[in-house]
Amino acid sequence: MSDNGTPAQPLYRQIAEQIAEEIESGIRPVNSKLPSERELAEELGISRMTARAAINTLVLQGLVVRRGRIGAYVSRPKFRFDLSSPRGLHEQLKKAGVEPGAKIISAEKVLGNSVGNEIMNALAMGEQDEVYRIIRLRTANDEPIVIENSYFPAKIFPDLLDFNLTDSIYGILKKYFSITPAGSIQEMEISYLDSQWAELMGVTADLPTLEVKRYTVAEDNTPIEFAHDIYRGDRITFIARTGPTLNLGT
Amino acid sequence: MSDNGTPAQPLYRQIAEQIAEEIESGIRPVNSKLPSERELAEELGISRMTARAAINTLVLQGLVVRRGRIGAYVSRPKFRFDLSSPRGLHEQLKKAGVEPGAKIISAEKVLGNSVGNEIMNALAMGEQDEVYRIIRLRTANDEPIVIENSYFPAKIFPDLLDFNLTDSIYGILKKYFSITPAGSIQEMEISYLDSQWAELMGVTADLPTLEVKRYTVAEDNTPIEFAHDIYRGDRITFIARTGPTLNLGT
DNA sequence: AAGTGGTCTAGACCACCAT
DNA sequence: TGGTGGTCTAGACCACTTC
Repeated sequence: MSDNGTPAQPLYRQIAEQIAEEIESGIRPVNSKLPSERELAEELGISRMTARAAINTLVLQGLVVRRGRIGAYVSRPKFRFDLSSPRGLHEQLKKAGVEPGAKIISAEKVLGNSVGNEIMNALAMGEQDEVYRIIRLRTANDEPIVIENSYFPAKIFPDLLDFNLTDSIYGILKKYFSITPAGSIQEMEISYLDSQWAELMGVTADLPTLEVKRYTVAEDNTPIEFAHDIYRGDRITFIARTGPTLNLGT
Repeated sequence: MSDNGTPAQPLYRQIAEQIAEEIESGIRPVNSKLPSERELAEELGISRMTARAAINTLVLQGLVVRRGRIGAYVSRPKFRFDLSSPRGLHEQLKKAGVEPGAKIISAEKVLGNSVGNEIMNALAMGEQDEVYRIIRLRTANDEPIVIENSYFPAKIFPDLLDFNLTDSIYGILKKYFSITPAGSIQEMEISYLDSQWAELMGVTADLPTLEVKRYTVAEDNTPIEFAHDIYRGDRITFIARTGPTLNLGT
C-alpha cells in the first residue's frame, strides 16, 4: 500500500490504459484510427512489440477492433443480446436501432453419421437419418456478430432448404410446418475464435467468443433443432434472466 | 477451406496444436508439467518468444494453467456451473464430487456514496444509506474459481457481518432474517481479469472471465442483493436454461 | 544459486492492401 | 511502391520460487 497509482504495472499495460482513457473520454472517437504500431512505438520511445502488446490488450477488451492489415480502430459500444428473451437476435437488434443482417454460408442435407453423435443424440436421431445443416453468418450494422450452426431433422421439416433461409427460420417452422419452438436449453462456454471461424467472420483469430449450444424442443417435447452458435464476445454483452421463482441457498 | 492440412498456419499455432493433441490423447496427463519455455524453444529449434506464444494460446484455450513463475501445467477438465439452477455454486460443485471452498477477502459496512450509483440504484437506496460490501473468493478443489462482490442493504440485514460469511449467505438471510431470495436478473459479459483481481485469485492477468451482475429481490420484490461476480472462463463451462416450458429428457 | 515466467528491445521477413 | 499488421529471432534484465 505504500506506493500506488502505477505500482509496477508493465509498460504495455500502462499504455493500454492511457489509450483506453482517451477512448472513454472521447479524445479518440468511435471509428477513429489508432496510430500504427510503428508510429506508436516511435512516439513513445518503445519497441514495436510493446506497442503491439498494448493494442492487443485493447482488442481483447473490446475497445478496439483490428481491420485486416489496415489498422486498429476504436470500436462502437457493444451490442446487447438477451439470451433468455423470447425475441430472437434479429428482433432485439432492430428494436435497439441496429440494422440486422444474415448471410447463408452453407445449407445442405447430410447423413447423421457425418455430423457426429453429439448432434444426432440431441435430435434423438440415428446415424442413418438425414438432417439439414445450415450455417449462417449474422451481422449488426454490417459487423459480423455470430455464426449460427443449426441442425434440423429432415423428416420433420421436408424441403426446408427450399425456403428463404435468410429470414427467420423459426418463422418458417411455424408458418409452413405448424411447429412452434416451445423451450430450449442453452449451454454456454467461453472460448476463442479458431482460424477457420475467424476467417468466415473476417476478423482476427483468438478473439473471445461465447459458444452457445442450444437444444430446442417443440410443444410435445420433440427435439426440433440443435444449434451451435459462436458469438463474438468482444462486441456483445449478454443478458440472462433466471426464473421467476428461484430458491437459491446452498 | 480452399487449401488444406497445415495451410500457412503460424508456427506458434502449429506447436500449440501439437501440444493440444498430446494433451487430448493422454500423452500429457492432467497436472503434468509442460516443458519450460526455454526447454521448448531449444527442443524445437525456435525462439523462446515463439514457444511462449504457443503456451499462451493453450492457456487462453483453458487446456493449460500457469502456476505463478513455476511452470505451466495441463489443467483438469472444466467445472460446470448452471447459472439458472436454483442450486448455488457450492451445492453444484459438491454434487459433482468437487470440494468447494470460500475465503473472505473483505467484509465491511460502507456508505452508499462510496460504492457508486449503479450499485445503490440496484438496491433502491440513496447515497446516505449504508450497505455491507462482502468480497469472497471461492474455490473448487482449491483452484480459485470466482470472486464474488456482494452488496446488501444494511437496514434490511443489521449486523450481517457478525455471522460466519464463509457459509452460504443466502442461508443466513433465510435463517436469521426470514428473507428468501425469490428471483434475480443476471447480466453477463465476457471480459478479462485485470491485474488486481488476477492477483487476488493468484493467477495470471488477462485470463478470460465471465462477469455476472446479479440483481436479487425478495418475495415482495424488494432488492436485497446486488452482486458482481467474476468467474474464470478458462476453468468453467456455464449452463443457462431458457424458455417457458422446459422438460428435456436428459 | 539456479531456474522460471514476465517483460522489453531492436532488429527482420512476409503477405496484403491502398495508391 | 510504401505502409500495415503478423510473425519470428536472439538476445537481455527482473522478481520470484525452489533448492
